Amino acid sequence: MATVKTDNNQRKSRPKDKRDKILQAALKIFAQKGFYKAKVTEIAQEASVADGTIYLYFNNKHDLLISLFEEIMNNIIKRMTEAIRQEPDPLKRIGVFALTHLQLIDENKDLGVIIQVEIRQSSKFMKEYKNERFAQYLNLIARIIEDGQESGVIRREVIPGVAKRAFFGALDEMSRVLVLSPHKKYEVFSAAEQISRIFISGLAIDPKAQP
Amino acid sequence: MATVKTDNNQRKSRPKDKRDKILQAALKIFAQKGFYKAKVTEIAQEASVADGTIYLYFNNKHDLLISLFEEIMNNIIKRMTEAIRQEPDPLKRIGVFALTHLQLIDENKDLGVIIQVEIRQSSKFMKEYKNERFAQYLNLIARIIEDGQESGVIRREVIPGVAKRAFFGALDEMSRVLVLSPHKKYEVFSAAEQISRIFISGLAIDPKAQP
Amino acid sequence: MATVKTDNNQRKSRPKDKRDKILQAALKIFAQKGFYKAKVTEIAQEASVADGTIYLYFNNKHDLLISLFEEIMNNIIKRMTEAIRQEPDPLKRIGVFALTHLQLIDENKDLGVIIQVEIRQSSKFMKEYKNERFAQYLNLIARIIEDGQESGVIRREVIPGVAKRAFFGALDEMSRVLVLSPHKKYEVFSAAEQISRIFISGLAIDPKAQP
Amino acid sequence: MATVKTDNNQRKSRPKDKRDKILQAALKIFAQKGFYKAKVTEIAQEASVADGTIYLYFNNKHDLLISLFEEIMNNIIKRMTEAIRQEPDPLKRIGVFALTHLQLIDENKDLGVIIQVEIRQSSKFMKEYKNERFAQYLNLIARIIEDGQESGVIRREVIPGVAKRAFFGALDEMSRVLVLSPHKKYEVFSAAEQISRIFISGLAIDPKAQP
DNA sequence: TATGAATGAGAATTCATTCAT
DNA sequence: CATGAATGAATTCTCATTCAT
Repeated sequence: MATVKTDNNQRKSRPKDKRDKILQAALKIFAQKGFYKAKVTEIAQEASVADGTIYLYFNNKHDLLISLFEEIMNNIIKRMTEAIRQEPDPLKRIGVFALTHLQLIDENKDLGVIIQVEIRQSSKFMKEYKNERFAQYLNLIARIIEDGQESGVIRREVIPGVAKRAFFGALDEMSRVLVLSPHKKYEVFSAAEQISRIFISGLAIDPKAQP
Repeated sequence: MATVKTDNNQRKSRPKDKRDKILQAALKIFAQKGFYKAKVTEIAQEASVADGTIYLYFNNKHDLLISLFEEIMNNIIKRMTEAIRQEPDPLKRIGVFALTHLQLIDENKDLGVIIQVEIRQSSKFMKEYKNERFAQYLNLIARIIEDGQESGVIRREVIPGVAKRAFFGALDEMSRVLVLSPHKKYEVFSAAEQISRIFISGLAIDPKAQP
Repeated sequence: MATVKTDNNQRKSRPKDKRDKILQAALKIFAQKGFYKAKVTEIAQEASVADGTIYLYFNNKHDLLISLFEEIMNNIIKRMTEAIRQEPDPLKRIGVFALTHLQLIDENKDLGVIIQVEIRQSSKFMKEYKNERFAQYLNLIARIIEDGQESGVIRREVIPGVAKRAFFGALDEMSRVLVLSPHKKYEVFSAAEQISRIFISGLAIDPKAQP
Repeated sequence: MATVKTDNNQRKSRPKDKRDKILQAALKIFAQKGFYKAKVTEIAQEASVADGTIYLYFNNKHDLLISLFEEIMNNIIKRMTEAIRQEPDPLKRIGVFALTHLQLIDENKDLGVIIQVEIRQSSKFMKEYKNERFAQYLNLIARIIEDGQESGVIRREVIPGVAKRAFFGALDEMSRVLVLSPHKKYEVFSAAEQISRIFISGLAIDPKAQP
């Protein structure tokens, strides 16, 4: 007879589930209150877990935040990599990146807030934490630009290391509006298009290039 | 009638001075540690003032941060307004804005950190605080773009409200590198030029426009 | 009839063994860290047993300590009784007691630490626990003195109840040095002899009595 | 007109008073419960002080205990030194030491408990804390013995470093009874005399020496 | 105005113990 | 008998703010 544990799953969560539940709760609470105002008890409650349980999966509150980062960035990187792969043209990839980024944020505003607020904090209060994932994410942009330069559609003088930041910064600042304003003034598509157009025109050799 | 307070100066600092001393100290400490890790006592020490004295000039720690924002943004706006006034051409103004912004940050890194980190936090922990000054600053950019559109050098489809954020975001993200990395990889001028060029080309009707 | 459990030994330890393993582990950890800093988990690990298993053999952490006491004191009393029996002369028995006590501690320092530190604590945190075994041990000394008084070699004015404590205290304090100092300044034999001589001379009617 | 602050003293305690009040409270509570079971809040209450106030005077709970040690040992050493000075004869000094020690403990049982219990713990949980004061106290005994050896009344073979411990141990163990038993079986004087006699006879060249 | 000692609410973390498997 | 994940009460310490001087 086969094990019927399948329905048990709903009653008692397996370890992996619990860690995830905590991370989900942390995402929500951190986004809502920010790292310092978020209380561990609150996160525990949100995750329907005892306070102490959190410490079975994470060393401390900081570690919880960092783990959350990693998880989030891994997801984003995976989804973005996937999205980009679909589009071979470097210039069009810029448009894809912009739209995907803003859509990701728009789908999960908590995520946007975390990136917005905590990524900055992190560099302060966790000097030791090298945000590798974030660097990876930025490098997806750098790669697109380099590809464009190699294939002769993006200006050679452009420094990918600067441009990647400018582009990310533009999107990130834009996403702040998306996240914070309850009535989003600028639609995601519109914003993505505007930013894409600026950067494509700004980076391309042929200024008439379109997203 | 001249102020008669002159001789008092040597004995005891005038109220205005003390408020400034506290704000200076707060700038330094907040930048160094971030709002939550900065201790009021520490700021008091840095300002050579008793803990209680801070509460004679500010309602509480939050108020101190907000007052600091106001002060900082007022300064920046004044300097930026001044810088822009010198240059009538909208497209060239974009270049001026970029360079001035990055130079301001580079001159006073504490200021850069505050803008970077705390401006994001602020939206979290002070829902009530409408960051008017920051909006004003962004609108300096919007105004440049609008002017450019009116004088026919910037594309009409550009939405100033989006573009201003994209441009600020690009500069802000760039300034993070400037502020955090001890050995700045990209020089202020170079960065300013790169970003200017992208945005000028990206926004202008004549794609050959130069900063 | 021989025990038939022999083959089981390789697979699973017999109950008795497990209890002993836990007590051994407790001895080591309690000695190393003291009662409060010793963690149940740690003891479980040292005993290669699950945390919960400890509660199958002992009611709680306190009970574990008390059981450990009993075990230790039983052992010591047995060994000391044996050692004393070999020597009929009351005065010489004092020397035997001293040497045996210090040797026991020296052989197993953990045991010394437990007696040193926890026996004192115990009177604090376990008011209800009457340390019967310890009283028994002290009474071994009292008995020696009484015997000496009866056989006319020890002064009649000596109050055995006081003398037993003085003697034990002297040995115990000495053993603290033995236990704590990595390079024992005073050798066990030398210390035993010194203390014996003081007490024999101090208690005996004939002051020239030798250990 | 002279300041009338004298009566104010009773209303508001000066810094020094507050530190003392906390130490007094700590002495009582530590003695009652032992270091680990004593709660900081409890000590604060006993001292009629806010929890936080304790941390204005001491770094942490450990530091409070150590400071308490220092204070206690300083006092004891002072009183003992004074008592010994009155009596020039080394052998008689042994009697003085014994009586003074037991009287000190008897006067302030809390003090006795602290010495009993925490001095042992201390060697465990504060490896870094070198109990200098305690060493000093022991050396008062060593000095007496050395003096006795020099003046030819104490046996040369006696090792002061061992004898001082034996003597202290005897007194200390005796004081445990004094402290713990509500109905002290052995009077302080009787106990002091018994122990003195043993050690004087045990150490002296002339065995007939009397306390 | 200025001081800084005192306050005490608040929060992260620990760990003995339980109990479903 | 054995396990070890989960629990949550309990505790130390911090620090913004106050207020008597």
